[in-house]
Amino acid sequence: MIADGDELNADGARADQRAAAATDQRSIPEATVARLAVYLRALVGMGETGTATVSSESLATAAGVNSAKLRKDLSYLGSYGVRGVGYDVALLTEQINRTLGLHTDRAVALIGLGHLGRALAGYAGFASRGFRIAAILDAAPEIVGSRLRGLTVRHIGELDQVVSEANIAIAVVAVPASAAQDVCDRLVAAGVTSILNFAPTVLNVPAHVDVRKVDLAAELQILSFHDNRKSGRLGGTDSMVVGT
Amino acid sequence: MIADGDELNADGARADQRAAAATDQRSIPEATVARLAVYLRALVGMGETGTATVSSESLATAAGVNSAKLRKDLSYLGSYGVRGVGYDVALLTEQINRTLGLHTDRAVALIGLGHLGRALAGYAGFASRGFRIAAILDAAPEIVGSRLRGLTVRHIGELDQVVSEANIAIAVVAVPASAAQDVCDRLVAAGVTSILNFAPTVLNVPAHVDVRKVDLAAELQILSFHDNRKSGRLGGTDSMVVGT
DNA sequence: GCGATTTTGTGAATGCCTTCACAAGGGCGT
DNA sequence: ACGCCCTTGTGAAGGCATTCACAAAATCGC
Repeated sequence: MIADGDELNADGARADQRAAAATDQRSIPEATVARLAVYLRALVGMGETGTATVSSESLATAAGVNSAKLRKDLSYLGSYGVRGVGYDVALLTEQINRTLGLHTDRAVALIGLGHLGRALAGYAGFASRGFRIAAILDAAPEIVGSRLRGLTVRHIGELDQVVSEANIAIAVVAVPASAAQDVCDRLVAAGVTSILNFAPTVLNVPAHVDVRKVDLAAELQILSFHDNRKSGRLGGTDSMVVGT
Repeated sequence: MIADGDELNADGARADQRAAAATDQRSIPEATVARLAVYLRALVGMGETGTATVSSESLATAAGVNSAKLRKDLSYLGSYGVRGVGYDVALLTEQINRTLGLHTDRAVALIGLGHLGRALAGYAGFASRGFRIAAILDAAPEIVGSRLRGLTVRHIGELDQVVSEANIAIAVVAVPASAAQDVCDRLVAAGVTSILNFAPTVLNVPAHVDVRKVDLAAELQILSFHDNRKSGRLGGTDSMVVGT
């Protein structure tokens, strides 16, 4: 899906690689993309404290990775470092922003105003990073029509209309698991192509739609596994009766 | 850290592999562990609807992976399928539960009662999956002392005491980024070995402590990247001025 | 009983990501 | 102006994860 069936620049477009590199996102590995967001955060922090230049070594430390990985990651964006000196914080920040498509702010729809939905609506990290909550939807009649963060909560039945009128491409799903697939289907039908799913369900979507899942219980279970390993317990006695 | 320096069963203990496999977690790949949680959810759902047996094909579909991967993942737990038939839902559920260390319920501390913390406290997924919120802590005096879900909110200064008296090994950090490292240090000092971090910061911990990070902004940025790719935009004009 | 049929468990191959290690490049001091 | 020293960018190697494809195992029908 990433580098598939898209041979626009198969042989000719490699020419002016320097200039092209800035916006050439054709072959950035998935793992690298995920880390760019982390680098970006570290860079923004450094920019705020007035740091002008940073070496791969210290940026890597701030981001919690090793420096070779950092340099390789950044090399996919182009060549924005200066040997012997390091990276210009402002320039690199801008390049990552552009690579991630954050130069233009993005309208996001939030579906579901339960506890989690409310927390997400209030999360400052969204707004401060180029994402604008452009619509909030819920199914509960007693919530629909109330105002939150300058928006009127719309009923989920209006989803199609809301998505097209606000030109929304990204949706955050924070509804109960039982409703998630239905909401997802409607989103896809309305033209949404990226979904961040907080419901504990696997969403079924067509190939052109991206879904990322945040699964709180799963994260805890993974921790539990390692914790179990560390504490040296071997998982109870063998006499534990199973099934029957 | 996973399969290192622990040669207890180097040559002799391979004998009764059938029995040992059940609790042998020495070499389960990280990627597999992450998926076990997904399989578990699908299995629990099937158990509730009365399905007794499931093939790798249909379980894989439910979990959103391909069947070969599923089978390889499950093979790390031991051999719990029946050829020509499939997997016994109850038995496999129990095995995954045990592998993930969920057979014994685990005390979790929740640090930070902001919007997100409140949402997490109310999240049913924790309780229903063997995790018990055993303590809630916050720094704000007006919150400390209030009661929530049967617990009295304690002040963060009491962290050390709370952790040891409730025998807590896992903590969920939902405090502002500026406070996260400090809270983390205290948790580690108190003996917590697994941390689920919702604060948008890289936490620095000793090697024996596991940290998993849930970064909402980063997830959106990753989606943004792919969305950008899909919409065919090449990231604005080259004349965009950067820095200076 | 026995072969046909189904589905698991797994070696082997492939591909992706990380890590290593060093040559190339650029500033800075003298 | 020149050489030293620092740091980037990147081939190459190694490790981990996914996928393929098939032999082994177990039920079911006859």
